[in-house]
Order: sequence, then structure tokens, then C-alpha cells
Amino acid sequence: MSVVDRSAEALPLHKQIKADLVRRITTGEWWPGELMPSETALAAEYGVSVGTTRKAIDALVQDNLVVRQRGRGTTVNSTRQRYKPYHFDRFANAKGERAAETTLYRSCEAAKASAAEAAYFGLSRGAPVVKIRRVRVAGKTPVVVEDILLRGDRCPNIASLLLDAKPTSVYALIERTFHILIIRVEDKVRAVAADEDIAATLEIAPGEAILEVDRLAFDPAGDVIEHRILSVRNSIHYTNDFT
Amino acid sequence: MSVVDRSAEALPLHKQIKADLVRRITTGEWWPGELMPSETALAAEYGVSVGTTRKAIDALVQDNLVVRQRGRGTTVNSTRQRYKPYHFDRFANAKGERAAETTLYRSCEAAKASAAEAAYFGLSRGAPVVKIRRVRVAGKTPVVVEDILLRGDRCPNIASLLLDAKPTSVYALIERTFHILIIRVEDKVRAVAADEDIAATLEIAPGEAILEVDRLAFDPAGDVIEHRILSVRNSIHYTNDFT
DNA sequence: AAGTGGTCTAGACCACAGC
DNA sequence: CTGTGGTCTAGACCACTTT
Repeated sequence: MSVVDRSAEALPLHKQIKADLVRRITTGEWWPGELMPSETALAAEYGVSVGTTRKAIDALVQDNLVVRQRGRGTTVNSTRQRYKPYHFDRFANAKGERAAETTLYRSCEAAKASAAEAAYFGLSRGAPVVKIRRVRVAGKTPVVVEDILLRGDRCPNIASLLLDAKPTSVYALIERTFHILIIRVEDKVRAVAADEDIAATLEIAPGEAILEVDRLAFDPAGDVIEHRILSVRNSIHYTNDFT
Repeated sequence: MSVVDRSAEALPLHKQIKADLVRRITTGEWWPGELMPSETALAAEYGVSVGTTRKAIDALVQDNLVVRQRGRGTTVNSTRQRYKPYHFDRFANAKGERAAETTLYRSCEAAKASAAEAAYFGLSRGAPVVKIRRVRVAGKTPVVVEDILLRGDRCPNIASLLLDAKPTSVYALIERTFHILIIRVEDKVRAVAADEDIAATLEIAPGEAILEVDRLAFDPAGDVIEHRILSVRNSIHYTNDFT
């Protein structure tokens, strides 16, 4: 039951309600794009005042999980919408134009994790994982090589789904199919000299300077769902605003 | 006067009040660390209800301009506190330890802007600027070269102040001395081959891959106060979390 | 016309810091 | 003890979208 805990030690009501709404979104009670119940309806359901549900929903808006539209209602955000302000993979050329128009799947297969690979997920060697290599192409120029490692136990059978759909956004597929929301990402960016393999794929000279982005993607529980290494042609910028 | 506009076309009261509080903070009415008036006092002053001032202050908290402490009051944040969660210059080695323990000033002088330099600030050629080169050193290893271009008209005489104090944080000096708050930063990161000059300063081989970070720093009005190029040794990561 | 979110008010009670 | 911010309530009016 979604009744609220009013004991003295409990969390504030608006935090309890926010957590419950996140749970209900991630379990697929409302699909991305679908209207959630109104503030007054939720207030009645949880037995609190409208101001309290408003505060809970404000927090969801803050986290980009949800969008409000006056006169219409509140809708769950899709992964793509959620990350739009950042272009999710934050790559643009010197003129600020988006790069990466097409995405080519070079390989995609289920595997057993090495000890190092399993460590990203806090699992043990041999845990099921899925390994993907994709190339992002702008016009005719390959600009980014993506080596993706997905947590197989949370995404059963995803390899064949990816090979079927070959989607641009892995996160959107995971969200639709497994109700896993990626809500946080950690990037580590550094400059490296391209090795033979990457240089051939990017069609540049071995040893040329490229960006290497090491990314971890987290679900709302803080579990790592994906580890991804991006190798980026040096004509492309990684952009970042912060306040 | 800080009276509020209640006409139909006006912005919501909480937004007007937020804007006015930003103005009062940036004009130095309250120093970083100092207590602002309480929510009830501000409500009385602006002639609105407490809920409205709370909403305005919530927005300041959101922007990291201000910190609330229950039972004590609300204090203005210093630049250093404001950017703490990001380590402001986001550099750490592979173990996640901070790099850049010492900062060496190599040069610092007032100059007239070239057309390209002035363009960063939306000014014309010949506008007063200040050029600074600093080197960040971790242990005995130079890890970052900073080439900084400051807007001279907004920071009069800053060259001699910098040479006196040689501060680690230029932003903190600007904040204290000129009441300019840096509230937003835009970074563009790419990989380049080190040129002779940078290679010599970083004590690496010319042509080695380094990170180049191109940064613009903005005040609350959206004016560019600084343009900065960071050249970063490739043992150092640029880290970034986002949601 | 009905329902939604956006704004604003006025009050209550609580946890906490400082004197 | 006083004053602070943190939570919660209950209601009003408005702008807007949908039916």
C-alpha cells in the first residue's frame, strides 16, 4: 500500500512521496509521455495536502524525471527528453553543430565478465555481461568509437534486441524494455594517443591525439548498469556547462 | 526601492524577489559567510507572505548562491564553497586524488585585446584585458598550464593585485574585490598534440596528447568575465557527473 | 465548462542553534 | 528562551489546455 508513514522518525512526507513516485515510474506504472495523476488526485491518494504533493513533484522535475504543463498535467519524461539539454553524448564540432548522425553496430554479444569488468558492477568474475562496439559517423567521417559493457543480469537477452533494433540510444531501449531508468552518469575524460585498432576505426593515424571518455551509468538505486569507453576524434569537443 | 510589481504583466513575485536578492548579493550588501535577513524579515520588507520569500530563497539555494541552516539562518556562499562539489577545476588522477597542489604565476600583465580576444567579451579590439599564465604543479610535476584572459574594464588594476596575492582562485579574488560572482562556466574539452611551448612547460615531449579545456566564465547578468585555456597533462582526468 | 498546474496567502507545529 | 529554517495544511485566484 502506498500509505504514508507519519511517525516521528519517518522522513518528511514529500520525500516519502517522491521516492514512491520514482518507484512507480521505474516499475512502469506510467510510461514516458503518459500523464500522471494530477496533484490533487495524488494528494487524495496519499492522504496529504496538495502543497505536499507539489513539493514531491517539484523534486521529480528537478531530477528531470517528469515535465509539467499547465492546463494539461504532468508527464513522465523519456530518456531522450531527459538528457536533451546535454545532448546526452555531449559532442559537437567547433561550430557547435551536432555530430554523430548515424550509429553503426560493429559487434554485439553476450559474454562472461573478467574480474576487472565485473568490478564495475560490484559483481564477481563470470557474471553475465553484454559487449557492444558501435561507431558514430558524422556525414562520412567516423567520429566516435563506443565500447559498451552492459550488466547482463539486469538486461536479459538484450544482445539480440540490440541487433534487431540497432537503436541510437541504448538507454531508451533499456528503459522501454526493462524499466531501468538511467538517472546519473559519471564521466572521466582524458587525452590519449590512438592505438592501431581505434586509429583504423576512426580512419586516423595511429598515435594521433584523441579524447577517451570513461563513463559509468547509474539507475535510481545507485547500481551501475553500464560501463562505456568512448574514443573521440580530436575534431570533436566534449562540452559541459556547470553552475 | 525594493518594492514589488504586482501588475498583471509583471513576473511572479518570487522571481522578482529572487532577482532582487541576486542583485543585493552581487552588489555586496551581504558578504559571503554573512547571515542574510530571515525569511520573515524579507517577507515584511517586500510586503509578501513568507511562502513567497521561501520560494525565492529556494531558487538561490538551487543556484548554490546561498546556504540555509535550520535554527541559524541563511548565509551567502563564497565562490570556493559554491564550487566545492566539482573541485572547481575538475582534475584528479586515476586514483581520484586531487592534483594541482601549488600554483605558479609565470606572467601577468594588462594589455589591449586583439579582435579575437575582445570577441569573447562582446567588446571591440583594443578593449582592456589582463593576460595571465599560470602553471599548476602536483608534487614536482607540472600538470596544467592556464592561459587566462580577464575582462579589464570590470576588474580594474587586477594585474597588480594578482601579482601581490598570487591566489589559487582568481574567482575568489574577483568576488572579494569587485563583487563579481561567477555563477556559470562553459567548458569545451578536446584532445590536441602539445606544441613546443606547452610541452616545454609541462615537461613532456612535443606532440604528446594533452587535454585542452576552453572555458568561459559568466556573471549573473550573463556577461563573460573570463576566457581560459587549460592545457592538461594526459595523466590527469577531467571528471564530470551529471543527471 | 471542467480540470490542470502556477502563484500567493496565512497559519500551524516542529527541530535546531545560539544566547 | 527566542528566533531560525523545515514541514504541512487549507484555501484562494489565475492562466492555460482540453473536451
